[in-house]
Amino acid sequence: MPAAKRPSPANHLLAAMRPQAYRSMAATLTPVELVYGEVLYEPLEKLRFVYFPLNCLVSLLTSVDKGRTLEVGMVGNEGMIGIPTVLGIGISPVRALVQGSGTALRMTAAYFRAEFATNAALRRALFRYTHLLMAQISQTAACNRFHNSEARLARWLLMTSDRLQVNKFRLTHEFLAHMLGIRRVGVTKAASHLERKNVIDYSRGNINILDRQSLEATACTCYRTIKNLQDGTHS
Amino acid sequence: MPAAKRPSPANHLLAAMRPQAYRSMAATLTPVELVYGEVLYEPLEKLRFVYFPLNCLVSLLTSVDKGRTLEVGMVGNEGMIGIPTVLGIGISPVRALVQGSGTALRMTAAYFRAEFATNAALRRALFRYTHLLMAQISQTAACNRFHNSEARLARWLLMTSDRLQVNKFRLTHEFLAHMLGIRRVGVTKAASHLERKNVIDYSRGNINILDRQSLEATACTCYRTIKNLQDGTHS
DNA sequence: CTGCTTCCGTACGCCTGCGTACAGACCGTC
DNA sequence: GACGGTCTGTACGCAGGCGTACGGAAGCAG
Repeated sequence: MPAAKRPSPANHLLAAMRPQAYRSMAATLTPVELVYGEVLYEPLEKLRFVYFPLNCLVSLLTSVDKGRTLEVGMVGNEGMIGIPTVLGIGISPVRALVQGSGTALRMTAAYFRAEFATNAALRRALFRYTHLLMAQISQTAACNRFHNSEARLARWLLMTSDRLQVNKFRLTHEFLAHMLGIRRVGVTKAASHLERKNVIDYSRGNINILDRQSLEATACTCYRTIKNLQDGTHS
Repeated sequence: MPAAKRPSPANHLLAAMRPQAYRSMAATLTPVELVYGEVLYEPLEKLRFVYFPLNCLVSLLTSVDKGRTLEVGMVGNEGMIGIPTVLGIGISPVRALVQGSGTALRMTAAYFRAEFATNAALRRALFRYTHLLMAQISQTAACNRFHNSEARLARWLLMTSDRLQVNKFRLTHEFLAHMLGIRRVGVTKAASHLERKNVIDYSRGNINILDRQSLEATACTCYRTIKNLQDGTHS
């Protein structure tokens, strides 16, 4: 029984659907392995698939003046990649980059549109998620304006850890720099500081969160703010 | 004949509808005068009305750590205030602040939901606008991270001027500081510099754009990027 | 074991923006 | 036409981040 056929998969949006409704769309869902560094969408490119992450993690990036990039949103198994499709739009304004390897369920945009048109539960779940994503993007925007590198790095590591549900993962300083919109050297400085405090352990792309509490203390309140949004502390 | 009853009003979303479809909803639209400084929504507050600006301008603001605020989106007569309602959500994650006085057509959230459910043209227009707003928020986020005060001030003035369709408007340095997420003094410095170059004229809350071309040259490319989004250079 | 590539640590001068403080300039009001 | 409030200009030291450059350490391939 392939992953796509199981009812109530690890993806929250799909899990919220009734088993029979899910089974009808499961036939059009294909499990795919996404790997660190893979690009799912380029900005302004036609959007061929939508993706429901199961245990992988995808970043939404905006760039200016070619070269400088900034993560505006993070999508794990609580969401879907391809929100423009929900709104009847065929292109993505942002780059979608796989940040944590893992599995996702993939569907063609055409199938998705058909399913979306007839499946009310799916619509409700996705509209709600679209709202959450907008809120997340807005909050991240303010965070990136006001908080310093170390606080933002801490927030980012916590958000990643939450979504991958592990304390160890792979990513380089260079990669993190593109997420946070700072220099590679800036990441090194912030990470070294956290390492000296024994909050994290870092070596050649392998990061390990040692002391989650201290990390939360270092992070700005944006971490909690965003988490509360997702957890539905407010509707 | 009240403003709300005229077909094809100045608001682009409403103008895109067929006259007969618009007339049916016009009865539930009330013209209201919005004034500089007025707050339409507070974050997490229940959303009672939606607004279609005709010639006024509204900012969407995110705040962190109480006190520091940042504009994440700007809504003029090309859009609507109350996008969460489109997505079936009852609250706004951001503050909506009137930045340019003028008239808007107002509708209760309840009427809007009913109208939205039955009016396909309205849905299409608003989904499309929701997408544009997300793209705008994302681009603004990157701009606020990477570009300096003067470039951002220039961009902001241009965007405001475009939406109000005038070259003169009222706003203080203090107000601008909250939009751009910088200190009041930072605005004074940037504005003084533009004034010395005879690009703008500024005194006690009255701003006047003298040389639009120079202002565009000073602004970052984000101005054009966002403008192209709205103008539908890409769908 | 050697050499190459990737990744990380450190250093230097520079610039932008921050926090704070204070003074002048303009405006409405009494 | 004096007064109080609002708005704007300037100043100062400070911190964080930038651009750049270089050296070292770890891992991989032959």
